[in-house]
Amino acid sequence: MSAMPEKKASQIRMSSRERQRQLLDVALNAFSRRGFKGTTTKEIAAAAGVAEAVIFQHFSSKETLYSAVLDLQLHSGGEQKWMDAINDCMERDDDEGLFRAFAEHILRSYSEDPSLERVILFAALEGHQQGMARMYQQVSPVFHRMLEYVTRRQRQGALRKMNPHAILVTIGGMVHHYGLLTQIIDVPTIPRVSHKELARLFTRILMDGIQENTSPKKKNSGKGVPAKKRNRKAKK
Amino acid sequence: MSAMPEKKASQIRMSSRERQRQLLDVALNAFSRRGFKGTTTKEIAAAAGVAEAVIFQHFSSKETLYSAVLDLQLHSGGEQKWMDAINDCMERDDDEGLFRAFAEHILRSYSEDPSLERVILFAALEGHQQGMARMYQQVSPVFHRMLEYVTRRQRQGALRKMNPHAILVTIGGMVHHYGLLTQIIDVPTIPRVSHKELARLFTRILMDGIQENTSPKKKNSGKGVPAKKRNRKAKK
DNA sequence: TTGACAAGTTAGTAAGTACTCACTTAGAAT
DNA sequence: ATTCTAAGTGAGTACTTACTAACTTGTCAA
Repeated sequence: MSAMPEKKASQIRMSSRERQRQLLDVALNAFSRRGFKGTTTKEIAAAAGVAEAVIFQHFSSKETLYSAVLDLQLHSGGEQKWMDAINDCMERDDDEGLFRAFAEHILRSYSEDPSLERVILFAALEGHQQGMARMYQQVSPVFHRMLEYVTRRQRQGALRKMNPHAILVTIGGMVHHYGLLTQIIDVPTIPRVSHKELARLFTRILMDGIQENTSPKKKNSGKGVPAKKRNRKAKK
Repeated sequence: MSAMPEKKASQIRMSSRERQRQLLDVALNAFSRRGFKGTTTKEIAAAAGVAEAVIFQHFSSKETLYSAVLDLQLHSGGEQKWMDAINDCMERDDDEGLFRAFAEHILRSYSEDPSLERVILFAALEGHQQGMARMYQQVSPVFHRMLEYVTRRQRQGALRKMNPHAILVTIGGMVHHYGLLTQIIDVPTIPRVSHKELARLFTRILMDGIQENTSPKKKNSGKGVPAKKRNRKAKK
């Protein structure tokens, strides 16, 4: 959030592109904090250090600006790496790695860019269909790939035969809920832990449950991830 | 132009108490759909079938009305039964029953009264401190009791020794996330299942994990949750 | 019937709201 | 220097917002 301080901002002349970009930054910040209805164009202009009219030279309406903010944020590139990491784990049949990668991405998203998550939640609550459509567009490929994968692994006997949606809701819920509590609602009593550790913890609960087991599971040798068979390299 | 021909609402004279109660109902509905900022007093009055001024004969301001809505909803009594059910399970050291009761209550809350959950989320996002304070006041006793319980059961060797917060975030996250997706955001692809079955499914994941186990767990031998027969009905 | 009074209405107000328009300025090309 | 244009401004517009004041109406006890 590199919103320019208001001191000299009113003297600075920017190119159209720069100003537009700055307005998008400033607007994201405002919308994420107060929602669409709770944010005024006057506020945004003030935060950008320009007259209100400038906004309407770049965006034909407040709605348009809002949509542009969502668009910019929603395909800002991070998800390709996500998809790659997930695909990689899937090819190796690395269940635990898959869920961990999934969780880590979401946790990172919450801590690096809480504004984005806030603005998405606001869009959902305020019923901004475009924001929702964009979000689905981004999330659903991952969701469907994972559904397929889980179903296959269930057929192979590696995962329990239960509703695969429930599995995805479980891991997604754990992580989003943690993100919501710590980054959006900011409940102070929840302890903050590193993403890697959290992702591992959640994944372990998902895979093995919380019940202490009298019969040792093969998984529990030592501390780390290793165990399992040497996985064969990807078949690219 | 009010244009309310069908109902005789505009003709009905109510006692102060009745009208106040009706306004609270109507306002909850409005605030839960559009948030505080997105709801106008005019709208609320129209929905109640009265002139706008009537609102201000019962509530000194829009803020006051909003607070009254939150107050009324937040201690509307349901949570005592929740606490009782939970305490009961705790006394019997019934881990699975505890988490199931916990989950069932939340699921019920989402499906019986999505407005309440929406309005809480709005309050959190819009930064309405009173709403948040009330919510903590309601949730945190349960939260702390469960934290204590989990810690004790870990000492007794019944539950794995892991961060107890993580366990609560896990079960809470699963359920709230499901509620969010199905009731608030209304994602159509998520299949709807009965509360009881869902709570059992989530609890089972929490307790045992999703990994197919080669060595049978003691839990599965005794009681009737045959690992295989359920849930062959994958989604179409 | 009569009034007293609570419940309800009509018609405002002042302060926002998104958005527009006629205009000034900075600064590079001529 | 002069001109041209894009960037930016200030003062508006038409409308909505929460909220108020002064009035009207239904109901019920006397």
